[in-house]
Amino acid sequence: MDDVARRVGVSRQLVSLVFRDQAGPSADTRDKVLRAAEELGYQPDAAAQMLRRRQSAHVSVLYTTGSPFEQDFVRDLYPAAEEVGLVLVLGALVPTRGEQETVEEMLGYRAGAFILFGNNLSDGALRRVTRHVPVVEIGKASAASGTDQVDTPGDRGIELAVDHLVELGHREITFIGGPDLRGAVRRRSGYVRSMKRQGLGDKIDLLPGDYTEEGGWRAVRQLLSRGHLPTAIVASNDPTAAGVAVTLLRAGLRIPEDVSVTGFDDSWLSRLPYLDLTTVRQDTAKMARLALRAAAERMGGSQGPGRVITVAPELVVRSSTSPPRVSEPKRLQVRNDGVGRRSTTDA
Amino acid sequence: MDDVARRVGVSRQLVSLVFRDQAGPSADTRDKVLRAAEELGYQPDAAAQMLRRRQSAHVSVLYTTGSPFEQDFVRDLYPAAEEVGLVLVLGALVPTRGEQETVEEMLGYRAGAFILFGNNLSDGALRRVTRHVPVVEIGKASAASGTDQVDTPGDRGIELAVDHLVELGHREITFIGGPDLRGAVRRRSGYVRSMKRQGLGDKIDLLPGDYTEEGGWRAVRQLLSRGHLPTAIVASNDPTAAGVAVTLLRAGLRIPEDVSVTGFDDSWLSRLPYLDLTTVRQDTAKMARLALRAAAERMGGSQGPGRVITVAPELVVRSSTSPPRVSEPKRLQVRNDGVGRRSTTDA
DNA sequence: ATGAAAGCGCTAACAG
DNA sequence: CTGTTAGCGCTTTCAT
Repeated sequence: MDDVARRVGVSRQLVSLVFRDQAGPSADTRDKVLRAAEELGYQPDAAAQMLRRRQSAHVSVLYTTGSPFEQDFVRDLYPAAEEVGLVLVLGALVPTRGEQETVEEMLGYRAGAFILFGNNLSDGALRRVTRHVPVVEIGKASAASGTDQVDTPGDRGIELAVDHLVELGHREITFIGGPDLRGAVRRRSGYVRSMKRQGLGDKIDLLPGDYTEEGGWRAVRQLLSRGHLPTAIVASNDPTAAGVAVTLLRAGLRIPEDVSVTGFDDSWLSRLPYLDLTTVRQDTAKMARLALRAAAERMGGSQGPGRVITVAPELVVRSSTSPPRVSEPKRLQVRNDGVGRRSTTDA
Repeated sequence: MDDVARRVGVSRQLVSLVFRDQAGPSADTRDKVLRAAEELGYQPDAAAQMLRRRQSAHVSVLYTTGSPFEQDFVRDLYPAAEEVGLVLVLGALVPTRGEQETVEEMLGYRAGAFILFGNNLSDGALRRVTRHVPVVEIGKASAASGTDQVDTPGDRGIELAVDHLVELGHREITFIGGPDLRGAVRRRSGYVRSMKRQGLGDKIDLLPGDYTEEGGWRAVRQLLSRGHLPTAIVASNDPTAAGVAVTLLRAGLRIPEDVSVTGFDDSWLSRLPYLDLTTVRQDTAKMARLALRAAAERMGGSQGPGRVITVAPELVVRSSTSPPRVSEPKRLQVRNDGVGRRSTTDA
């Protein structure tokens, strides 16, 4: 930085001002400084900046790399962060590293706030964070107190999906849940409530899932082994729905003619043209903006108790749903293209 | 940190030593310090540490969030980093942010080395990095000079796939390429070479792809519109193969009975039980280790010209390949379950 | 094992 | 607009 200053023949402070887009330097000096920096390949040292300005403008985001929803969300987080003048620091939650370590490392970066995705952190690890820094949770209500939450009510979302299917004429609608965490519970209860409301309480059919493609596959295998399929399957997120859809296809069934399938999230996965899943949209762009606004407020010193900010879900109808066929599928002798050969993933 | 020192009744330096696992403090003091830190919720400030020890132990990783291969790779990078005592800083390349900005931001963190995935950066942005800091490129040879490279030769890998199919009895083998970057060119040339060597030079059939699921879908649509399908399709990576496979299924074809499909990478995607793709393995764990070792050496001051480190590909045979059927498929009147209705992704 | 002193690269607060 | 002074939280060196 001194080099740059010397090169232009101005003071260090001036250079600092230019890089922080602060008022002071004339447009002319600004230009000269920027050009000199470019030539010298100068780039301010983020560590030194953070150290000096006591208040960091950084937000740590802990996310799971494999989730299409979180991928979409992170993508939308960037423009939203820019709007409020914040910088994101990504912390990947990967199976090869304990969450505790990840949290510790991120804490070391002294971000002014954390954004976490619903229950991708255990309660213990979560508490570790909330103790130091304000937290905005996306998607699910953890038991943690004092965190802000940005959420799309899963029960409402699933109700939209079920209602849509019932309107199409479906009566046999199976639900594939998520792992037993708070967010999944709400989605499940939406299914149950909607089925009851539609007078289909006796048709309730719940299958366990785990929010992954493989969970969808597993559920369909179970369904196939019964020898009788529902006319529609409501999955609790997009990867599950994708697993369901493709496994059905492999069994020689058609979507939506033989079975309708719905997902949840409206992630890029559901938009793949050959899946084209009817799904429940979570508006990630809006949620990202709200999350960062909340983070910015907390960083600005706002105290108060944790708020819950809700963004309405929206049904996105694509081609994976249609009215059920009136007659039972002719051949329930389904194909067996190797589906089910493997009992679990390999290493 | 002073607080911790005071609490235990030792000097600041001692605390510092404890946190850096340096010799000096007795096991007893160590314990006391750690416990006090825990109670006070103390965590060393990474920025201050970096500032002081001139040499950073950080490695920036620029990766594309959507790629299953890069996801796997990043996962394996963590344990590998730990082995050599390095810390990773993730930089996500997302469509909502220019690569230039991303690079600049990462440069600001003053990592001692960068790990980049083949051609996920333009030449310009790449040069920007190499100017400041040693770079290890994964997967493809860019034109950049001075970078180390860890690569699985794509031509060799594709040859393995083609040879496997020919051995099974296939003669009509279509290849779906990648975007016109260096890595993709090698994979394509492997296909061409192998076909020629097998005496199938006149059967060469190249289709463009883009390394995405949607590219696979597009290619299959093109194939279907010809009214004649090959008996096998070699895709240049796993997402493409997944797009191919599911689009074929939707068209009422069976895998592998009607068409065999192979991918490339052996990413988690190819291992999904309902896809179970025959694919070419890139050993991400080994590559990650080599990449970090190279990074560590450069950070240690090793000069020399850029090295190319090669990891052999390996064919992984799963259930998406089998001998072709002797007769032509009976009905080439394929189903049309909406496949092809949509001409492109929506927003 | 400790304490004192210096300084990493930057920002902030002030008087010019 | 410039220069000076101070200091963020830590590590390092050196003498104790």
